[in-house]
Amino acid sequence: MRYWLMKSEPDECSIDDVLLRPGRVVPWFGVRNYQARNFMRDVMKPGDGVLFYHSSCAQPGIAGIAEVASAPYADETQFDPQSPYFDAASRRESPRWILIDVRALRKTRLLSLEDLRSDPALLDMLVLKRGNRLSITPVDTNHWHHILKTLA
DNA sequence: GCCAACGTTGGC
DNA sequence: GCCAACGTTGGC
Repeated sequence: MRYWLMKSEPDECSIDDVLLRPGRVVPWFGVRNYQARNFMRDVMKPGDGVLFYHSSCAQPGIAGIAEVASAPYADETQFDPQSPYFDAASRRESPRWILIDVRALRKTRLLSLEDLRSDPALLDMLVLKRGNRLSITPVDTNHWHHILKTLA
């Protein structure tokens, strides 16, 4: 079992949005970065823990707890010419973009980016590293437990 | 809106 | 394979 942090723009899909969906599940569509894709395709497994992070917003930070909820499968938006995530070079028989489903477990109080940065125990969290832009990052087990304890 | 940092693209 | 130009991310 592994742990992850997944960024979502709350204007697009907030933790509240996911909690309102059938089964509280959302396909994590739109990722167009190979490293993040490879995590979903090759490493993430159903049941893995997810820190649901709100990014590109007024109050960036961890907003909820979720879990990986499916095996990897093709991101449909890559085949949709109307979608901003359309990829004309991707073939149905060998899809380039792969996703997993994410199930929201609960909303938490906002653990802000400022909170995260000011906690010495989280100093080497990947998401806090300078210049980090990756939308899916692995989270160390000790960081995961520390954050859940902080939120409790 | 700014801009630092990083990923991708494409000419060579 | 190099690397400059360009596009994107995401905090501020």
